[in-house]
Amino acid sequence: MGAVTRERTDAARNRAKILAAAEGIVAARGVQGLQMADVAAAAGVGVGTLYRRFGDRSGLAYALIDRREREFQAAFIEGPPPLGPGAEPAARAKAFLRALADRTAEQLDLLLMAETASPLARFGGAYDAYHGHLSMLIGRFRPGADAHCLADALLAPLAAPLLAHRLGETGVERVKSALDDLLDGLAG
Amino acid sequence: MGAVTRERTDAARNRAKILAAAEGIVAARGVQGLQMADVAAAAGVGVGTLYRRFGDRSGLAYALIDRREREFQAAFIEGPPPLGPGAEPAARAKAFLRALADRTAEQLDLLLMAETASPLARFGGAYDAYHGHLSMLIGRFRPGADAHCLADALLAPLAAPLLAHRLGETGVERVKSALDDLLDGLAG
DNA sequence: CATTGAAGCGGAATCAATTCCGCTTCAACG
DNA sequence: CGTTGAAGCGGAATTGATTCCGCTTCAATG
Repeated sequence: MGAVTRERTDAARNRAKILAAAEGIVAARGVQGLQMADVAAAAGVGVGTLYRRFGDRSGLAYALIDRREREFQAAFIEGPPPLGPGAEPAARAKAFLRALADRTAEQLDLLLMAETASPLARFGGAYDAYHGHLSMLIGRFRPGADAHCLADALLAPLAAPLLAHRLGETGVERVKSALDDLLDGLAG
Repeated sequence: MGAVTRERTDAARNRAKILAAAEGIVAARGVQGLQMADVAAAAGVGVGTLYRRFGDRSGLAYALIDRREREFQAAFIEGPPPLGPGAEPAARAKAFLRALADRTAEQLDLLLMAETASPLARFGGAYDAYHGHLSMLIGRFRPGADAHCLADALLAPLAAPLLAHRLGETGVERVKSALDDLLDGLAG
């Protein structure tokens, strides 16, 4: 273990250049305009470099998403109640799902693209953090239940494709209310 | 209205040839081997014809899926209880979600591919049928609730990507139980 | 049976993601 | 410093889906 071979300095510089270029392109042309060759050109590197750093298109998208991701994770792990510690588990779970719904809606385009490009990549990184947190809370207010699976089931309605579909015809608010109902059923 | 310009006979013949060829390829080489050019060659038509008939790769996948789809739809719409009419709404909903979980698991490969290729296509066709049915049942045993959104929320955990992830580490059974718990919370 | 225009067809061309691989640059070490 | 092997790089080549478009076949009609 230990000594996790640090990223070389030129590699780190390229990572930054690529992320900056990608962000600019998304801002200018939308997620659809995020083409690997263009990003590489804008960043002044070869496409091979993009793939070395980010794996694939969805990896790049997740990297872009991760920036705001971290703030959110900090908020529910160590922030003030009702999201952070201090509130009742059931109330925290409710607040968490509501906040996650908003956050997902905010970056819907990128998330949709990322999940489309590789739908299983979702289950790693951020998802695990969400899942771990939620199943911990469920375990508290509903001991004995299969918190692991229930957490998956409650997170599923917030997957990008479903939310995208729903936003087309109703608001996020109704999605949140529906999740409230489900949680009330479990807790009450 | 009416007169829905019937599909030309040669077109219908090609549709059948293509579906047969596609089925053969999936059987022989798996879903991954379902490449448009190969299917076209095996069916003895040009690729253009595939696209004219099915729109895109995911359209072809959905067409393949639809065959068993129809049996399932008949089962919950007019089959015997507990799936079909005659049982209590809450019991029917539970049976429905359990059956859908099994059905989805059966065709997981095709579904995963289809949803990946175009994640929003899911919301049309079969999904609407599921959604309509489930929200109707929810409306019965839980009047006043937002059946529409609750139905979405309960169907979400059965989306192919999540199920694929879960099957990797636990069985379908636990997914079904988790859904039972959520339904019990709503009904009880 | 001839006409005819919509529907359908084939397959080459296009477009973008992803892979490959020979060459270059770090940075740890002597 | 000079050596050296791993890490990184660029960009041409590959792969596979999707689009395009000039030509062909239906089938309704007179």
